[in-house]
Amino acid sequence: MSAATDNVARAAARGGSRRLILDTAARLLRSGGYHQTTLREIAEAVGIRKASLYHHFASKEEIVEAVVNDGVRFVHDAVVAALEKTTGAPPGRRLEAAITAHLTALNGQRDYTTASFRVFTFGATPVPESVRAARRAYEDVWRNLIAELQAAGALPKERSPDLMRYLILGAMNGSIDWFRPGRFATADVAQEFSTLLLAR
Amino acid sequence: MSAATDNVARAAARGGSRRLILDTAARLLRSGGYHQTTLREIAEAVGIRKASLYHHFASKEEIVEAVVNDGVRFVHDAVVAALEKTTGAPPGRRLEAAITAHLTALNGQRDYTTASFRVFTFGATPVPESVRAARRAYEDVWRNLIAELQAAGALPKERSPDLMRYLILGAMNGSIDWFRPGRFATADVAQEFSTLLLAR
DNA sequence: ATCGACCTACCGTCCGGTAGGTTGGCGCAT
DNA sequence: ATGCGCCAACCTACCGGACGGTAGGTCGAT
Repeated sequence: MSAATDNVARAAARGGSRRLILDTAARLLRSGGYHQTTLREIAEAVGIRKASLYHHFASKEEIVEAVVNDGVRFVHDAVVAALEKTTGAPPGRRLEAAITAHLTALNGQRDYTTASFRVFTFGATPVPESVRAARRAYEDVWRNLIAELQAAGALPKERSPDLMRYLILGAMNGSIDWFRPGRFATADVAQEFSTLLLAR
Repeated sequence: MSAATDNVARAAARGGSRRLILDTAARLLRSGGYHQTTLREIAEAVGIRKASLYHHFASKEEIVEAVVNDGVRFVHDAVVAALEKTTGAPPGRRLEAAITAHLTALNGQRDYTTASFRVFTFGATPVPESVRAARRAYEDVWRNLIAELQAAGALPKERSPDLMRYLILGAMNGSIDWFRPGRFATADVAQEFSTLLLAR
């Protein structure tokens, strides 16, 4: 029995072939982007025929959209959880917790999150509304956090909150291009970043 | 200097259709990425037939490689020029000048630079050596600048220079996703960023 | 007469998607 | 307990079209 067949068997037993397809698609989309990643590739890696994908999804775009949204959601949920857990803690501690959560999720679900960034604009077609909504919701988390930190004096009040948000998110998301698990510890990176940003 | 490079130099000196093809390819690559952008599209936008592209370039990859490398070179040259012009100036002023030059070039040559980032990894094929070399050379500019600023005390000496470089470049390059000429002035963004980063 | 610049016509390959069949297990009436 | 209908899950075989690239011809300027 091949490894692929085994994958199918175990996934079917758990009733999770949908997740298996998405995991596989995320891995391929991460390295190949939208147009490079073909349904034949995904199907072969999963261990089924291409036509069988259409039993679970209506189109290629539906698969990609699910992967991209999961990528955003993983990060969103992690950061929200970290902020809830540090309610009432010093502002600097909360920023560091948020950065740590973002970087950890970004790195821990690398297939999904990298695919999400790489595929954000897929094709000439406009970005689906569900994708735009997921990203907007996550941006709001940071909008609120930065407002809170500025009010508390942990971030300089006279600086533009929008530009600070862009700077922080840009710096963190850039890590998908240079982060290697063996080279840095996520916690160290998060601490360096928050130290560099906090009012000194 | 290789014969191929010499051909390139002479063709560029004569100007004309080669630059027109690259400008067009850059514009299409910016919005479409590597696999979405087809030779038929490029040829049609230029106003010639697809086969005629092969009179100027040997393959699609050669066109894309030229665009990507130009994108990096535009930014590289602008930042080096800005640093030469501010030799001897206060460290903070030099950081601001470098950030301004980077953002201005990034935004001024949007087709090339955005294409350069979006297409960095094009296809499953390994990134061409010329592209990796161009990026490495530009990273060195920032490596040197950050070392200089840390030595002068303008940036905190105890922070990792690598992580600071990643943070700054990530924050700046993220601007291709949010910068709109009417919404911000490049100089304002540069000043906000450098103020946020400089030791206070 | 040469040659750069461009053309028309064509190649094999792969794409996303569709049509329609096979199989195997589960609920259910007998 | 057993035969049967059903349906999820998967299959083979095929479609039209677009892809990057090639062969070989035309044409005007030097």
